[in-house]
Amino acid sequence: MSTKSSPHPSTRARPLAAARRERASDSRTAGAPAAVTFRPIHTRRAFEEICARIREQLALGVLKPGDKLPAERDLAQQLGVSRNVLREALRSLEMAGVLRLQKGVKGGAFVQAGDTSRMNVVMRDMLSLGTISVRELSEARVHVLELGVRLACANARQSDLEALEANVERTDLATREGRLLDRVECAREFYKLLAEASGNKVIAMIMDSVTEIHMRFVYAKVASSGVAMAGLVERRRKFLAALRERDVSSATRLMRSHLGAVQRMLEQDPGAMSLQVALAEMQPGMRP
Amino acid sequence: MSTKSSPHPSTRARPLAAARRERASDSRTAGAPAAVTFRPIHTRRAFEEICARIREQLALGVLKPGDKLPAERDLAQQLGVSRNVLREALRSLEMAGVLRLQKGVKGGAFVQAGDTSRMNVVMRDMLSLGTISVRELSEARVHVLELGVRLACANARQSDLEALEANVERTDLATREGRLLDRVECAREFYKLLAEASGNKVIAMIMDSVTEIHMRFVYAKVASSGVAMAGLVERRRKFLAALRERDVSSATRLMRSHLGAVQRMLEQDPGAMSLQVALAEMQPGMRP
DNA sequence: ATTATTAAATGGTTCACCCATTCAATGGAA
DNA sequence: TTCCATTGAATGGGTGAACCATTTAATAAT
Repeated sequence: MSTKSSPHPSTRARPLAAARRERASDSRTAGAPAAVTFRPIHTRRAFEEICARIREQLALGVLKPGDKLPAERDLAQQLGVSRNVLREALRSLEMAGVLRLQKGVKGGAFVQAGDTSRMNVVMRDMLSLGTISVRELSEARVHVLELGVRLACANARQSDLEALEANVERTDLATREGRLLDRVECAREFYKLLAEASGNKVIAMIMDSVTEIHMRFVYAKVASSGVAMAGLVERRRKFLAALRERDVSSATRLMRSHLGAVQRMLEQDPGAMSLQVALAEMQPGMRP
Repeated sequence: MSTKSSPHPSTRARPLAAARRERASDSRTAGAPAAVTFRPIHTRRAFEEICARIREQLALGVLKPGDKLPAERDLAQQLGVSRNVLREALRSLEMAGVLRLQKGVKGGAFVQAGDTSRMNVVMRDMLSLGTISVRELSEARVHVLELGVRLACANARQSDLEALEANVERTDLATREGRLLDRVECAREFYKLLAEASGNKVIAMIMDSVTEIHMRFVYAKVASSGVAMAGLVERRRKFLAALRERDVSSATRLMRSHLGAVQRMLEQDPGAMSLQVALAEMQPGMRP
């Protein structure tokens, strides 16, 4: 929908053929062949060029969230490429959270307001590929959350605190009614709200990305063992009290000890949760 | 060329047609039509299913870095989709840093060891889209680097310290020879090395992602103004001395004051650098 | 006025084909 | 034999035309 979608914010036309053939045909045939250095010259593929151009328009502000790109058939012609190649580029940008593709009349490729969850995907891929380890992620999480708590102490607004308190009430209710998995869902939400309370979207994004996978483990653990953290709500209340009083040292201390307790819960009865399975099940929409 | 590429790690076959049509044809025609709830049911597109399946194999460890996927034509047939659609999926995974596509005989789609720079791309897109602001990024950078310094004080190995010291020597040389842009390059490298010294790849990735764009600004500023930070090398040496002595409070204090100085340099002679231009120029390989 | 039908635009997908690159196998020349 | 040029097959890169499925606005029927 957005702003009645201005026809096309003109993603420039110049055919790609020329731009792509920047080959090393640097035919300065004559001169000294001695100490010439060669750039790595990786022939840019069409879809790369297209992604680059669209990203350029985004960076320059020519394309903004809500804008609609020309229809695939038109844009392909403007760029001088086939529709298939254009679609590869659009797909990549869609996966990057930059575009949203929508079918039907009035459909098209729309520029998205940033999807802050893309970083989570990066983190998950890094884990799957073994580039980072669960240990590193857990450790990073402790540090990042401690930073987040410090910022939240400094920056949390009244509305943030109220949202957190409402969350703790929901947690309390879920606990008393024995809805353990709902309680895990509340925990996920708690960290999300805490991230927002930091007052910095970059930090919040980072907090989310190191928390996402962790919560999946917690979920699996709780689902399989039926065990729930004892005294969670009380600790949350104490933490929120510290946060409300802007008491950094108490808040960080409480958070640290809570994270330690959770970690111990996850590690007891070892092997209960397989990294592989947890990651594999974590495909698209997360929710059970 | 990796492990002589085992034929195919078998990216399962079951045709996608069925899996994709998980439509709401939940034809329990008889029963009560009253309080039925409907799942959001967003018809999964073929390429999404393919990405999901490949990522699943990665998560399960069936596919590992270095492995080769079947050739496009084969895999497309196995999955029961057209080659074009398969390519959209492969492209997306390539852009996500999960695969590398290579031409020629013995070419193919190879699983990559994680590309830790993907997070930088996310950060850049978020900036381009206005989801995060330069202010937030700068602020986050200060906090993240402080955390990094603390970890580096605790974890830096001898080799890390030596690499950092060698970097400072290069910086010194570049400074004395007036190669200002090389000096900026050294600075970029310095933060990279510091990130590694943290001893945690997750933290390192985060440090890199918040530093990358910042360095682009510094580069542009230095290139346009010809101004260089005074006393940089001396400060670096003092910082490294503190790091070597594991003196957290000195190291963080020195880093914080340095970041402040850089920030002031960037902000003087205002308007010298446009966010838009800096981002737009930052497309693929960064280097000038 | 309301509701059903239709038609157009759009993304989703397929098919068949060709090009450019890579590299092992081949074979001729030294 | 050894070396180097040629060749050919396999692979990703790219094209164009066609068709399907969904969405929406305009239109027609009630």
